[in-house]
Amino acid sequence: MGLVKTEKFSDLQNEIALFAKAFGHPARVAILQHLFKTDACICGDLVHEIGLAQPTISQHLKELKHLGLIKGNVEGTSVCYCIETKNWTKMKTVMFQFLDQDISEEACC
Amino acid sequence: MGLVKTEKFSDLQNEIALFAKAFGHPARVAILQHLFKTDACICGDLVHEIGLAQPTISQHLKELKHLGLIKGNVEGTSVCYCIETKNWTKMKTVMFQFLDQDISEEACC
DNA sequence: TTAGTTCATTGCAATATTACGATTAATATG
DNA sequence: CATATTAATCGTAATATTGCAATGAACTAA
Repeated sequence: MGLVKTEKFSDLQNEIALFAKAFGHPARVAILQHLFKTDACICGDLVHEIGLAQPTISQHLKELKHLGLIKGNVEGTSVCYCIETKNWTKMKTVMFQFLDQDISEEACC
Repeated sequence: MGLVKTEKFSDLQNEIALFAKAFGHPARVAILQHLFKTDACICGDLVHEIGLAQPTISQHLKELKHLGLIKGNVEGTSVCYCIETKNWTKMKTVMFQFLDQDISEEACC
């Protein structure tokens, strides 16, 4: 075990969980906040800003990139990372629908 | 290692990550969706609905309860679970602010 | 070419998570 | 009381995640 039984759940449930897992680590939250805040989104800046080792940051960036939430552009020896706007918006739609469900009036307990 | 370096991040960043982690498993997504959808939120129903073993569901419920997102009420031999409305709303505020950041106009890459 | 810079990848150790069988605790019912 | 029902807890195995040192790959500059 230690293995999620994905097949028991709907595609939407798995998708929500995947997005949420991406935000489930403070380093990835910090990376995304930094990408939103600044235009200078060079990878090396993130390493200094966040204070984890370069391979660690690189790994977190890879996960966010794999989900399509960010993109990286090679510029000489450095790499510029940014939010992938279109996918971020799609993700927002999915997460908002999940988070913003109406709570049933009749309290059951 | 295998250990998040919480001290490197702000309280808000850690809070966002904790909430997100709660949604980072499809079983917990399914549990919450079910609690929203129905008033009959007996633990045993969730076990049947979701199709994981009872101790597994119980463990997921414990995590959601620990975060304050749900509450459980003992009713005889069974336990009735519901969304903890007030905390859910607070969580929504935090998550919405994170997800709904403005993307800087000037595309950097 | 050689050295320097920047970032990705590899490999590994430590810890966390997931899942469930077995058991326990609490309450109900005959 | 004895038994059944329901859900929590314990213990454990399997897998996943986190973090980093070491290394590699790609480019720049001298």
